[in-house]
Amino acid sequence: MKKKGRKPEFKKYKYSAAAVDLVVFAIIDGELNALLTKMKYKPFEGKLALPGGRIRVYESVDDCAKREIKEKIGIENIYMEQLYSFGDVKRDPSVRIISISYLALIGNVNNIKLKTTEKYEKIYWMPINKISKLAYDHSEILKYALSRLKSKLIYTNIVCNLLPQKFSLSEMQRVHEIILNRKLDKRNFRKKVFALDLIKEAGREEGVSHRPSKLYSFKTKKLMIIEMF
Amino acid sequence: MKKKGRKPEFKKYKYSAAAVDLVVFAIIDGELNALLTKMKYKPFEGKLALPGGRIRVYESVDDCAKREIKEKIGIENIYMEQLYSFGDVKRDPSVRIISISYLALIGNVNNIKLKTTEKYEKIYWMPINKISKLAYDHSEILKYALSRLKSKLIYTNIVCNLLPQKFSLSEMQRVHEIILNRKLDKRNFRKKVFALDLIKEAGREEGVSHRPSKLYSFKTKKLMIIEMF
DNA sequence: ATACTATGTGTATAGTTAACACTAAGCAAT
DNA sequence: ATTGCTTAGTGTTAACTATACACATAGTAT
Repeated sequence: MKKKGRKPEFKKYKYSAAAVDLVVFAIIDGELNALLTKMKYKPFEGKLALPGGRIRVYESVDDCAKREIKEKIGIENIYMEQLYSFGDVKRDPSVRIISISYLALIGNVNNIKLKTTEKYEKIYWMPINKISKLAYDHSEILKYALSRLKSKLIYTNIVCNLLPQKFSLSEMQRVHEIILNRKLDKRNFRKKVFALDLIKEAGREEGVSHRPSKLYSFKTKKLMIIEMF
Repeated sequence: MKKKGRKPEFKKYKYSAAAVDLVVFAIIDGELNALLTKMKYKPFEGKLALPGGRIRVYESVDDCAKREIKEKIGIENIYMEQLYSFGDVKRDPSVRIISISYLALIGNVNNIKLKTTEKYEKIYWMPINKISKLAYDHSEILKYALSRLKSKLIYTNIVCNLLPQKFSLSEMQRVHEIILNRKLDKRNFRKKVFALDLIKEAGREEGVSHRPSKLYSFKTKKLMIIEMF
């Protein structure tokens, strides 16, 4: 997805090339944020876009997504899943390129240094409510990622990837509320969470000026799909 | 996906190319069938594989899937949705190629002439229970397609694409049972179908030697997603 | 001791899902 | 016209799930 404002490449290759685009979410200051880069070159110079890059011939598509994350924010072993492949001919006006999109989630955003100074574009966290039109079809990809996250929240334990190792139930409920964008009933939320039997007690909060909450951690961070049918 | 047993192309291109592979389902003689081709060339000579082909530079990924279907079985305007992209480096031992898989459904299989005699490989319908290991990673793709079909059966009106224009509720239930691979309760099935309010009456069966059933048709064949949350 | 603040807990109601068996309608054979 | 055959069509109950709702509790700070 790094372009130098070159002439169209439609004639240059008989077949189309592929790239990975990443929707990286994290909760920051009570808001859902996505990772964006500012484009350096035409035709989207100065516009915001999702981070991403070409898939190399010696790496799997999944590995490409992992490499991109590592290059952009220097971390590994985060939750990641493939979303959808966007393949309109003119989705990138200057090169025929198919985008395979990925969703990635980051729990503890503090440890992360955004690599804004190297060979890549500047890179930012931005609250999703403040994101306006992105370059390419990236607004559509972002929308798709958000709807996938919302639905997985309900039938999987995916939320564990947006929480620290130890967390209170209020914290967990807040993350659900931020993503689903509506209030949940505290008692019903707790009942449901306990019924799923995915978390275990892990001590209690300290140093707060009110009743300290019990802390919990997930029994496993492996993706668990809650049976519905 | 048409290969001539050539030497590996891993060095030839810096980036990877993409193809579409199709899982085409139809109900034939009370069984769920998938469309398969017999490979002509090495390294999978004689093996069965999903139909598919390279994405051309001037067509969208969706259009490629439509073109492939049209070339293979000569029909258009069928239900089709993208599934997942398979991107292991060595999934095709001789060329680096990323496969974007599609699910397609065919309702009336009688109108169809399989184009077995042209430039393409021989092409067959095969009951999915009789399909053993396919070439490449196509068994995995088939499995993925089947699980997608099963789950969409429950929360969408996707079954309309596997039924004729007019059908009885018994017929509809049979299709569900074939795909889900278990018996359903007749009364509960009917209650649920009527509650969804997706079908309307369309006459009655004739020329059968038992009580004739009412026929129904779908109010719309547009994909309807039944709200769950 | 009191005020403050976020934590933690139970019950009743409505809605949904699952289990279950007999009658009805048409055709064919006698 | 009666009988037999075959598939269509129909309701009720019980178990479970989801929702709505309000107050006591435990710790800190003053």
